[in-house]
Amino acid sequence: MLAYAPDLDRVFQALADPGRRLMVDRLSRGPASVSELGRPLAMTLAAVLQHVQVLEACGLVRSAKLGRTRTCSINPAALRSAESWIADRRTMVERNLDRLGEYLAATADQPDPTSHAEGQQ
Amino acid sequence: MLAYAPDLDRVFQALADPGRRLMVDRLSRGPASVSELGRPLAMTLAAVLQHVQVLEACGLVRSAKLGRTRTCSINPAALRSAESWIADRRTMVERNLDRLGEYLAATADQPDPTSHAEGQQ
DNA sequence: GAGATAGTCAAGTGGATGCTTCAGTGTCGC
DNA sequence: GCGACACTGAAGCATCCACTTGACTATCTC
Repeated sequence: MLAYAPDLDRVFQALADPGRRLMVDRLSRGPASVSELGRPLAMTLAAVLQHVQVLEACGLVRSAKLGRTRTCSINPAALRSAESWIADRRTMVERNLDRLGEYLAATADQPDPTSHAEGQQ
Repeated sequence: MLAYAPDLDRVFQALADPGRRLMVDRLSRGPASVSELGRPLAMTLAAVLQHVQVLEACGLVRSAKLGRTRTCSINPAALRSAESWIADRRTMVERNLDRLGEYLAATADQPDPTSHAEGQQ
């Protein structure tokens, strides 16, 4: 029954930060080093690293160290899982709205006043 | 240039909480009252209300009070904006991976050793 | 109208988050 | 070898978050 998904917590939490979204955005164009990711961010390298660790902990990003630079790249699978969680719900919502529309259209001519007060303000 | 989107912060932040995701999931099947949303959640009504307020503040949920009950319903537009932020990046990632694949395939027979050390651990 | 129901407001609390500084460590380039 | 570079770890700190309790307000229901 739709088991509790601990990873989604962390993925959405990770995406909630604008700096981390910027990193994801950058990485979606290709791999980058930690300092490269932090360049547009006006914060310490240490802070950047912490963000990278958050992204890595939730599976959004993978990284490997080569020499003295750590190269990060994105993991599309984690993006996909978050995306489809949302997509599934949105699809359901829209399907229900469509059915509601059909129902309203079908009962529009009938004199049954079972209308809920929808759409305030 | 992809302006800073303050709402996405709050939408992802809202979705980061498993209880709130459960509420969104419930609402994706149709409207519900505050106490109905909180029923499976083992927390105070006051706490449930706070979650609802978070969901409302980011635009994921709308609500209207009728009599003494507040009926909440979901707003698909907010879901859509979060979904497409992710989808855009994921699409970009996958396109780039495809291009990389093509590049590797095209240069596979050439004796140029420009291979990066990918895939650690 | 009295008691139950459904929600609301405000204040407080413990734990997580997002930084910082500082003191390293390992690598690169000359 | 030595200085610069890229990163790492630990500690500290301000703020935010997810609750709780307790007091209160409407609205039903009988």
